[in-house]
Amino acid sequence: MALTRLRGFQDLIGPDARAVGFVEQCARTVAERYSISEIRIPLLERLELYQRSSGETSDVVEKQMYAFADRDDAQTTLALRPEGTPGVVRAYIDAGLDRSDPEQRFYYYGPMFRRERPQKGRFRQFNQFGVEIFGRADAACDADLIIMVDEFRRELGLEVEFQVNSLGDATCRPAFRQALLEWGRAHLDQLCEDCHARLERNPLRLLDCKTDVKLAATAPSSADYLCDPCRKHIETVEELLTKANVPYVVNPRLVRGLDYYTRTTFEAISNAVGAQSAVVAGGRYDGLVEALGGAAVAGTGFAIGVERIALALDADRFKRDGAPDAAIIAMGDRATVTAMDLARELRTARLRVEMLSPERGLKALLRRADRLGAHFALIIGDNELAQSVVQVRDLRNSAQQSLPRADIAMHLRAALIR
RNA sequence: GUGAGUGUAGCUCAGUUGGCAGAGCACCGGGUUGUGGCCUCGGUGGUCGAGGGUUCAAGUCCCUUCACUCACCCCA
Repeated sequence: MALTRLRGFQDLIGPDARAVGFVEQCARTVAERYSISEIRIPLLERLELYQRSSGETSDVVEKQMYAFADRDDAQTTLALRPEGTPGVVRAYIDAGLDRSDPEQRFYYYGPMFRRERPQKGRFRQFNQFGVEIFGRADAACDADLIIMVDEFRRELGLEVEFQVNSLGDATCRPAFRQALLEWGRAHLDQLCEDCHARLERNPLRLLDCKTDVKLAATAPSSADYLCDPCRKHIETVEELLTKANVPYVVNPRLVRGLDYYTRTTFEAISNAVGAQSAVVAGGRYDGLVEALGGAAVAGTGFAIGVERIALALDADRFKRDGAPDAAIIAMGDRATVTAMDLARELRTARLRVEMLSPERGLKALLRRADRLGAHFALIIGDNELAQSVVQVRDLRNSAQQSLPRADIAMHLRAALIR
């Protein structure tokens, strides 16, 4: 049995790792600009947390979780986090912030785990960058988050389509849900197999049936059932997006798989990542903090699928990165001592330096320096030692000069600046 | 969980009616006793995904199985 990587888990190497890192860094930069601060929380929580927040019947909780018994006497059931929001809410309540200082702005970054069948843009371990805002019930806050996502995707040079919708709240959603249920029962014979299952479990999902789109289009629309405050809320969000020049489309069939969402819901869709096209998704969850035992505090947020974003980015951008400024080639033991000393000096001067193996020939090492994309090759052999010099070869134009050992750092710094 | 497609060198793939496992790229070395790329010559590298069957003979035909990919489902 070979020791291969687990299905749905990935090793990110070289350009792939850089692409994901770039997305993470970009998201952090934008979030900081919005005065959002980082929160770091565990990857492992009680299973119950997810059961109580995501809804017992959601697929995530029902069949996608990595859950197992802890080794304590009480046999606590633990779960690797399938998403970030419940953990952040739990931490927020744990710290007593819901009572002491309810208005908080958090971002998190890290791996999530879901045991799904892998496909393009879908993995069993994947990274999410998420933002959660507590204590803000206003529409401006929702709009601000979408505007932030737009800023983020613009910095990456990524084209997406924003879709927005409102799911209503505790006042008006029950009536909408009931209407869908009745519509579904009335069209029972026309519904596809999947929709039969959806009907009783999660009627909202009837709306995004892909088997019979035409039929789904005749289903009741949430817009027709919104109460006045909910209608006003989504109208304000849309108005603010328009004023901020964020293009969006209203998708009345946009629903969420997780039960805790209320009112505003949105997604950013990319056509560059296969069928799993939602690269960012979010919305409002005003009842969640209270449902998890905290005060009645509003919440809203989103999560970015980091790998999906990376997939949508131009892969060539990350090919030639991480190339050293200088590759040092030492021939012989004495030269190696001098070379390591030189390397340390250059690194202190903030240059990116790689020592090449002293056990191979000059030709091979130059070839390697070239392949690494090094700007300079620094060659030290017996001749150079005798004269206290270093051969400085510019690999881009093949210009080579012999320079005093003491002048190397200054020379390279000057050469690399232009 | 369901369906389809694909498994041959590290990577991308060729392999005819069943007849000695190949190419390009990558890697290593020579052409240059201490000078990269381009060129040229050579080399390393394979349980042909695995197991079974048919056959004188299987990468090729049959059965089973596993993995990967994409899609459904679901979702970031």
